[in-house]
Amino acid sequence: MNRDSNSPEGSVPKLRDRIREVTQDTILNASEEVFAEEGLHASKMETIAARAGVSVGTLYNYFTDKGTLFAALVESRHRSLIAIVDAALEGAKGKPFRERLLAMSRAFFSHFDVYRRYFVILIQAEHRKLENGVLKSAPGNTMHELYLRVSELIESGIKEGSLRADMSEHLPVFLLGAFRGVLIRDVLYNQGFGDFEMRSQRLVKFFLEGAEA
Amino acid sequence: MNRDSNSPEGSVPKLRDRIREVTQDTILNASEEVFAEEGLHASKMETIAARAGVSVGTLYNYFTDKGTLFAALVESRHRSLIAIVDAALEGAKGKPFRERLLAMSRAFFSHFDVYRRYFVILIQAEHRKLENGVLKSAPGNTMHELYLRVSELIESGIKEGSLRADMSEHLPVFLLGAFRGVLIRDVLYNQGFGDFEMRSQRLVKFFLEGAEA
Amino acid sequence: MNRDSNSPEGSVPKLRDRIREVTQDTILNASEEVFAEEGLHASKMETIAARAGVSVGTLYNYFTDKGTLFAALVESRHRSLIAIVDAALEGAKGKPFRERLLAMSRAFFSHFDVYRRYFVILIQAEHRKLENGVLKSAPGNTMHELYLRVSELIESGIKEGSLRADMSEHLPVFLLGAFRGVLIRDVLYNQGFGDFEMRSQRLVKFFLEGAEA
Amino acid sequence: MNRDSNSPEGSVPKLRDRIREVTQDTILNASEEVFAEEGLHASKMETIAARAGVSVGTLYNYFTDKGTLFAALVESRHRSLIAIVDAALEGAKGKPFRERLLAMSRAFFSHFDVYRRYFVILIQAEHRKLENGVLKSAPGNTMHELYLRVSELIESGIKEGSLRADMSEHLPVFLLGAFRGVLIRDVLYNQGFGDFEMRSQRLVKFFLEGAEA
DNA sequence: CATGAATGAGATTTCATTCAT
DNA sequence: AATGAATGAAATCTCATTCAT
Repeated sequence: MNRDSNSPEGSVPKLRDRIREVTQDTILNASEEVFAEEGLHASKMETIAARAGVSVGTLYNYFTDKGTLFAALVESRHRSLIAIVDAALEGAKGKPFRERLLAMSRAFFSHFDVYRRYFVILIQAEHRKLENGVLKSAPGNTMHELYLRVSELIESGIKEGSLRADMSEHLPVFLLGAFRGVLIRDVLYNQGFGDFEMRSQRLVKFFLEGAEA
Repeated sequence: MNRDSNSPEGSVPKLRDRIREVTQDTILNASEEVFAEEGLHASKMETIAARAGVSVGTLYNYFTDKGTLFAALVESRHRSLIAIVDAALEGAKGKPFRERLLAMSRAFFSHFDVYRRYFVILIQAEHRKLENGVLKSAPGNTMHELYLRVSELIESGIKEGSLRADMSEHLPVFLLGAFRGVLIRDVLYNQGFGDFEMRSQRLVKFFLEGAEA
Repeated sequence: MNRDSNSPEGSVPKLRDRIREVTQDTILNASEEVFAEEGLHASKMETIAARAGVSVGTLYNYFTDKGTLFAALVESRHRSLIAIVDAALEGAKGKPFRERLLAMSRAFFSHFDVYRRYFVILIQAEHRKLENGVLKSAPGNTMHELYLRVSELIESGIKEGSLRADMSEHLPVFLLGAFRGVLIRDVLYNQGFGDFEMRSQRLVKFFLEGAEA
Repeated sequence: MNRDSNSPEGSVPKLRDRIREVTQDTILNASEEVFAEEGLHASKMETIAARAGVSVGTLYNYFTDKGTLFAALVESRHRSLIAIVDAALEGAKGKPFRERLLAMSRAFFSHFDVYRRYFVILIQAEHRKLENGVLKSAPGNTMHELYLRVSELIESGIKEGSLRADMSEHLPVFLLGAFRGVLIRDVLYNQGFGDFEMRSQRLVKFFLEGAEA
């Protein structure tokens, strides 16, 4: 049962894998910071390496090139963000529309601390170039995926009679716009609006009842 | 002794000035297209020159460097966009809140064809770098100026009792978010929503009355 | 005798020629200033034009290119400077060596105000490139022509027994070096040494008698 | 436990450092050659890189820009040249004036092979621009530092009664001029005057006793 | 002729990527 | 694997020269 002599092939790789994973995460996090701060094109590989505490060479050991690193970052953030929203919607399935809307709002706002930087990357339009090129899961797609879910939610709200039917096309745009407005205010102007629960309540109330006195 | 026909010395400078102005405008328009398509950093001076139908050298005869060209473009668009909004608000002064809101919406949507590209530039976050640097009237400021006007409008709506007072802080964010949502949908996904009058009506109705059936 | 119809060819050209000459001189003077201040390569045609109060186009109406302008300037200053020295030597011909040396010193120092800028151009080594290229009368040649005259003067001084014969090779170098030293001190460090007569006396005394107490 | 053989971790950085130093020296030497041949402005980074046997990029890895490279070169040569002169003066301290003067002359002439190119750079006036800008130890300063040492030497010679007191202001200028004359003759016209010992002897003799028969 | 805007070849500078250690 | 210096293609910027007015 001597590990050193009997099972090096089994355990060493596991450690290595864990180290690889940690390093890769470190790099992704560093790149997220830098991409958010400078934009894709203005971000230098050297800056990202420095931020991650590794050398440029190491960056290239993990990602073939800058575009791939960016793609991997986007892919990773996209996946987990969509997963969170989908989980929230799944959890509220069957409940009344107001509840379902509230669940989505909470999903948005409660995880925003983690996705703040990704959101900054999202609202940069640069990536559109890459969409037609290298990237498979382009950043803009995150916004579109969210749009699809918001649309579906609203569609169901209309169907069950909770929402007016006369502006079905515009409502998702207005709702997503309101979400985005809060986030942008938060991100670009460092101006939050209390805790995420209050944000969620306010947004739902506004969306359903409007601003009129 | 008719000046118009007999004093070329007086008009020649005027002609040169006019040509200079035309060239400058041509360059600004070309740069707007390219910056909107590629982003600040990815845009090449050569591309802009080609788009404008001039040589790179000419670009530098008019603008010290790339940053200055970008700054000049932003400055110019910022000015005229804000002027349009202000004129609309001025024209609706004294009218009931709903009218004033409608006026602002129309100002936004009716000129959007002209400002489409500028808007794409605006929603790129790259410029934040420049805000802390060279630019006085940075792109982001346009959005902030609009925010200020929207805030003021809503503040007055609350004062005159047209709007609920319990979410004064959030309403400008929601409203501007809704505007932005429509524009982004239009710009990034080439998906318009009928004419600008309908957009204006819908947005005002939604904002005041909400989406509830 | 109507000038306008009978002798335009005879008189107008003269006036034109005078204007041409004035303009050319203005350009040469401006270029001398700029070349002295910035060096050949760092001097921009635009700067020279501005200094001369003309447009760049005019520069090219008078001189085919930058090299030619530089060559013309050097040629012109070279000619007149050598002429002055030669006149001084001619005027002192037959007089004793000390007188002849004094005459040359005076020639140097008394006209230095006019040739100050040319001297700055001379001590730049850049021109060596051009010597092997475009320029016929390269700047360095001025220094060499002066060297030849100083050599000849000293040779004659040795022949008539006024100077020691044991360092004939070095004496011209030392003497020209002393001249140059005074001029450089003057030009680069703005530090003159009294009037030109005193300079001449001191230099002659030093050269003949040395510095020993 | 012999460090030299058993601690590669300690020596690897040293190796890299040594390589860096060698490369930097190579670049400085190449730039010295090129700057001397072409002048600051006419020298191309590409030429310097080729001469050093590296790529342009490497130049920029070591020096921020062309101006900085030039400044570093001048700084380096300035330091070592002044150090040599100071060492010579220090070594002759306390000896009679003629000995001290001879020591300085030897310092000048014996190391001239190494500083030939730097001297050519020095006598170019281009650098004056940089003096008012970036450079701390501008090229001209080398000449000025030498002037200060020559002045001090002569001052002491006057004090101890070895030199005439009636032209104290001019003597440093004449002496430095004589040095410069020999060097320029050597550099620009490829015309040496025997070995450095003879040059030194001749110059001292001339300076003290003059040229009169 | 004078003008000065336009030109574009050529220089400087940047930075993603490679690779020897 | 990690490192970071070297590379050079590609971008920015400069400025001598041209030419339509």
